[in-house]
Amino acid sequence: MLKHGILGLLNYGSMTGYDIVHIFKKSLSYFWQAQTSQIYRELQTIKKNGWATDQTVVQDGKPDKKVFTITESGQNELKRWLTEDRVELELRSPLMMKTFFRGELSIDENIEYFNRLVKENEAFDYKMYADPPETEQYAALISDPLKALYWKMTVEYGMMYSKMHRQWLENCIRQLEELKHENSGD
Amino acid sequence: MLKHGILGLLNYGSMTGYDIVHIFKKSLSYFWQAQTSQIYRELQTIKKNGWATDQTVVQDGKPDKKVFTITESGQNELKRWLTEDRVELELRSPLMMKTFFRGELSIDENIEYFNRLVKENEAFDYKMYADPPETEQYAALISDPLKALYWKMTVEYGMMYSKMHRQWLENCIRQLEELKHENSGD
DNA sequence: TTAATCATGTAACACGTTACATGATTGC
DNA sequence: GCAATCATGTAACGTGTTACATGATTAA
Repeated sequence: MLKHGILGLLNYGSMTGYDIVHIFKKSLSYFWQAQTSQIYRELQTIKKNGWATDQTVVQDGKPDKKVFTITESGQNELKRWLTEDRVELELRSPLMMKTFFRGELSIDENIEYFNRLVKENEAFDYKMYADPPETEQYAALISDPLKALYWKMTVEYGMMYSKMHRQWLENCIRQLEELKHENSGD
Repeated sequence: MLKHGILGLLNYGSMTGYDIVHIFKKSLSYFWQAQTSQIYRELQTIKKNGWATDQTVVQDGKPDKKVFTITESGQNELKRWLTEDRVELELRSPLMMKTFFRGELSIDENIEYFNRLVKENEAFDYKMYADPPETEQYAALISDPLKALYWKMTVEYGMMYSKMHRQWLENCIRQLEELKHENSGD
C-alpha cells in the first residue's frame, strides 16, 4: 500500500525520500502514517522493481540528495493498482479490540477512559481539521484542480470519521452512566 | 494486538486454537480479521511468554486437540494492556490511499468505482448487520451481561462506521456528478 | 461420493515499528 | 550555544498475508 502511495507521489513529479516524508506528514497523515525508515526502504524496493530510477544531486551547504523519478513501468503499476478490484471496506480497529474486553475493568474506570478519548479526539480534531486546507493549498501541491478534488475527499472522510468517533464515544459514556444509575437505584 | 485479543478470549475460559478462530469469525470480525495461521502462531508466542499453558486432549472420532488455559501472568498482561495509555485514534485506510490518487483516472471511471463500492457496502451491511446479535446471543458467549455491553458497543461502532462510509461514498458521487454537468455545460 | 466439520500447523514473504546513527548549515 | 532543517539510512523485531499440507468422521 505504502509502495503505491509513494509511486503516486512520484507521479506528480520527481522527488527525494525527504520530500516524500514531508508530503506524507502534510497531506496523507489524515489516513496513513508512515515512518521515515519505511519510506526509505520502500524506495529501494521501488527502484529494484524498476518502477523508478534515482539520481544523486550534489548540493553546497546542504547534504547530497537522491532524486527519484517514476518510470513507465512505475506508471503502469500505479494504474494497475488503481484499477484492480478488491474490497477495501474491512475495518481493523485496535480501539475496538480493547473495547471488546473492557468488561474486565470497572464501569467507573471505563467512563473515565472514554472521557479521556473524547479529549484526545478533540485535540486530534483541532490539530488536523481546525484549519482544513483551502482549494488554493490543494492546488499548490497538485496543479490539476480535478486531482485536488480527490485529496479533498480524503480530508472529508477524515472529518466524518472523527465526528462519528465522537458520537460513538458519547453513546458509550451515556450507556455506562445509565447502567451506573440503574445499579445505584436497586 | 491479536495476541491480546486471544488472551482476552482465553480469559473467558480455556479453549483451543480452533475455537478461537471461530469466535473471531463470529464476534470480532466486525473490526478485526485474523488468519487461522496467525492465530496458531500467536498461540505459540503466548505459550512461550508464559501467558498460557496447553494440554493435549485425545478424542475419539475426532482429531486430538490442544486446550489453552490462561495463567496468572497472562491475566496480568491482559490487564496491563487494557490500562496502558496510548492513543488509538489513528486511521489507516487503504481506501483513502487509493482515493487520493484517483485523479489519474477519468471522472466516469471514478463514478463507476464509487457506485461499485456502494453496492459492496450494502452487501457487507447485509452480511454483518442484517441480523445483529441479540442480548441473549451476547450472553451465550459471555455469561456476564455487563461484559456483553462492551461487545454490543463494538457492533454499534461497526454499524456507525458502515453508515458513515455510505454517506461519504454518496457525497463523492454527488461531487463528481456535479463536476461532470458543469463541464458539459461549458 | 462429496462437502462440511473438526483440528493442527509450516514456510516464505510483505509490511510496519522502534531504536539507533551521522553530520553540516542556518536562524534565534 | 541550541534547536531546527536538510538528508540519508541500517538492524532487529513484530505483525499480517498467502500458499500449502494432512487426514479422520459425519451428514446429505
